Amino acid sequence: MGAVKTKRMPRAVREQQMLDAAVRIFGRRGYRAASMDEIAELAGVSKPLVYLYLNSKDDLFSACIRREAAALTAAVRAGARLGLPADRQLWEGLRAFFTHTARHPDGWAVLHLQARTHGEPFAAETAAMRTEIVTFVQQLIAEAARAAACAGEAEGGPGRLPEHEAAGLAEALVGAAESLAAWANTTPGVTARQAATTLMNFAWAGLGNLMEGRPWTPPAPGA
Amino acid sequence: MGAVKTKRMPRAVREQQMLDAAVRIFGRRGYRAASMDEIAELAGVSKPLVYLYLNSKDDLFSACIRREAAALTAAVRAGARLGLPADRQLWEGLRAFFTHTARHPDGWAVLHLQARTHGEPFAAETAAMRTEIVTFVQQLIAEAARAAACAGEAEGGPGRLPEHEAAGLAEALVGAAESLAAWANTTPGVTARQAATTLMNFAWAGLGNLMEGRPWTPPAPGA
Amino acid sequence: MGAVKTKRMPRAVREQQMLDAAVRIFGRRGYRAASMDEIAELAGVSKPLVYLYLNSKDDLFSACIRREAAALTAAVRAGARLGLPADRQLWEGLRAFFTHTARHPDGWAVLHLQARTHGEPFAAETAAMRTEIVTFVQQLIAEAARAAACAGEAEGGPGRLPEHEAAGLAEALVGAAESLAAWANTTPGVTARQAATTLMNFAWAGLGNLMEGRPWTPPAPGA
Amino acid sequence: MGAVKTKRMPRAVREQQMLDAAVRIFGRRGYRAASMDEIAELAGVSKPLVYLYLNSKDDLFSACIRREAAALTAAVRAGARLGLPADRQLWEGLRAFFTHTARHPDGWAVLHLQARTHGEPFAAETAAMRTEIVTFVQQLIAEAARAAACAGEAEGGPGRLPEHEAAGLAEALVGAAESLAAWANTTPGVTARQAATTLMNFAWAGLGNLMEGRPWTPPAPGA
DNA sequence: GATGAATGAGCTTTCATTCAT
DNA sequence: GATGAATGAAAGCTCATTCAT
Repeated sequence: MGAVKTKRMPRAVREQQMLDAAVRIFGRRGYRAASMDEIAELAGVSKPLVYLYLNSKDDLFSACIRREAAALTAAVRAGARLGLPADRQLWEGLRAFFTHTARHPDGWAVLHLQARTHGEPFAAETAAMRTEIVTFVQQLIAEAARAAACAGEAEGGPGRLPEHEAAGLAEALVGAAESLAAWANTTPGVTARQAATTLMNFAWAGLGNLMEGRPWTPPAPGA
Repeated sequence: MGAVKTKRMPRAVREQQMLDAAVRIFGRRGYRAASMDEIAELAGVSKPLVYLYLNSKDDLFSACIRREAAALTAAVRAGARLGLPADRQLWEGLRAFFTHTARHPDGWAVLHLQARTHGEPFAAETAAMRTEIVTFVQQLIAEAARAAACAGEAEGGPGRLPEHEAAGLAEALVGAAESLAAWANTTPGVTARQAATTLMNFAWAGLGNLMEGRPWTPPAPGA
Repeated sequence: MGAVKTKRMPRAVREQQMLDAAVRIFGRRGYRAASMDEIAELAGVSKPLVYLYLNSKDDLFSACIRREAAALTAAVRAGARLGLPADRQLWEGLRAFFTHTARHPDGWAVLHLQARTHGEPFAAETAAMRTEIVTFVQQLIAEAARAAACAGEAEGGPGRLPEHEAAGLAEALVGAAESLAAWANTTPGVTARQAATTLMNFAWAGLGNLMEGRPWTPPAPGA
Repeated sequence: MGAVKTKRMPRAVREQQMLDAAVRIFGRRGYRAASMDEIAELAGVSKPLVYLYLNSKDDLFSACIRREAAALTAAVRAGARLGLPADRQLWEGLRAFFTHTARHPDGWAVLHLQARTHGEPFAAETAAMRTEIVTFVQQLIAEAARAAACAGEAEGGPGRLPEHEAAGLAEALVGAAESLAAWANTTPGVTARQAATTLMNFAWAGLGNLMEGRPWTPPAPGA
């Protein structure tokens, strides 16, 4: 089941193999229930080598968190390219998010489930990443509000969206995304694109609008 | 810190004390890091008694999950009384949810964090409760859609909301609620009522409507 | 080889059994080479019980040192009864010392060899005991010097013995005793009494006097 | 802190660097607590090279013991030149001993503390060296006794010193010297010369004589 | 000659769990 | 009903030692 047992690899390669194995085990069992023995075996190396390269179980877990957090944020940022209009950025970011979490379920489990349930140094590391994303979303929301305000100025439109309010909305949107990621990954036949559409409908149009027959429509695939 | 050491209590009471202690320890440390020693000490009883009453660590954890899940669903159902209009039911249910999670943070941690990170029998138990709530929310959404459909029939309004769509929306709404619960519990000055308002705005009106200056307004407190 | 496996003993008894075993193993192997497995087996208990009662390897080693140091100092003090003349006190103290170390070779090894080679907290504990004994000997020497000074006053005898000088002499005497203890325990046919006589001759009369035919004579056995 | 990393040195030099490092680490940590990693690092070479040159940890430790024992006995023998009268030989030998141990504390620690606390093959190696020194001292004592016997023959002086007695006295003297070495190395302001004087007073004149005002006086420095 | 890569074996420590009273 | 006494099993970590280059 483990990696093919190839002898004598350069350190950098072995380290990645170890991290791959660790993410898988940590993601499925949790920090405490994961055993270094199992991780080493899955990585196809002996336990002392894991310690030689990664120092300790704590450090190994930390390294997993950092690697997966970096990969996820990179994926989202690559999706939500600057310069697009706010709703389009949000849409692309969500698609990237659902795609990435679907492809790396163990990494996502490490970040979303395991790191938060373990003690402080680790919870803080994921929290930092999450805060980064929430802030990003909050800015998108604020930007969209500003745009709407300009457009509606002539006809006495809305004022600015207070910052505190935007923070709560961003929290809600990110939480909904996290929840839909799990839903999409466990419900057969739900793609990343569909999950993103559902969430955009929910967030951009709102339930009320949906029911009145004005759902939000995703942009054409190749646009 | 532990319960006062009182001798000779009826079994039911002792069991509740043990569950109280267990929920607290499990909620804060996680399943694996929680030790039966610590739980027994906090409950003010000897370890063999814990085993006599609750069989094993697994059974004890299960009992915690069941008790806390029952308490949470009871609180939500009591809030969202049948007979109210759908949006009102949702509003009351959310308020009850935020209030309950704020008052029982350890129980909520057991359900939302710890049970899911531990292996299958336990994740399934919380998942069942969560599904129950998601289904309830889905029904509310569908009902509201039906109502909107009737009202709008004259003017060529929307058709029915497809079930699959409603499921995703419910998932998103519950996820947003879970996220806001953590946010409200860690952000000073955010009450259950405010969290519920934020979410209702997000869900019912949608970001788009918000930006056009038509936020959703909660009903008057005593209504 | 280990203690007879008797089940269910009161804690105090078990603790002594564990200390007995630990002194033996630590004395023969040294701190690092001694394994908790071996100690537990020799004590006739399981390893977790050793940890339950004695906490850690360090604490166990400490407990050994304290117990053996107390036993040795008690034995010496019981021998060198106050009120006797200084040379007599020294003689009795030495006899007690050689007797005790011969009867408890492992305990003596823990104090004299093992505790000193291990890190600071432990070396300090034995050092304290040794200092106590050196100081005691130093006082005896000083007292004897005072007595000699009084007796020799008429004929222009010696002045007082400077304290610094007395300290070095006491160090030398104690070192000689430690060395002779090992010698007596490994040389067949050398008793504690003979070791004490040799040292008294060395110390009290000096090599020069010995060679001039005036050896120091031990008091009659029953005196 | 380690040796400067110079490439391509002749084998003999590299070996001495390794032994230097090993003596330092073994002397301070003890055999078991010393790690081959630390020794190799301090010696400025890679671990496999240590094994190539010195075979195993046991062999390395043995080599340390042999080198340090040889150095110490050489120093003592160089001090106590043959041809001098016995008391003068003893005095010079002691001075050399105290000087050498003060200059090579780690080497002395290996011989006096660490080798004896580790298992049999090593204890025997130091014991051999020690026996050599004890025998040498014993011969000095016997020689002095013979001289005294000749001088005192006219006046009905002492008979010969029995061999068994001389062995005990030599043991005592060496033990006293070992003890004073530690004392001199830890007590500020005590030189090798002073330690030797104290011991000569103790051994040659005896406490009794000292107290009667006839201390032994060291020969003039340059004599 | 010299080293980066790798491991088998063993250590201390902890924990869920069970008797015997 | 309640507990002090006791343990099997496993986990994290380290170390002396060896290949393959």
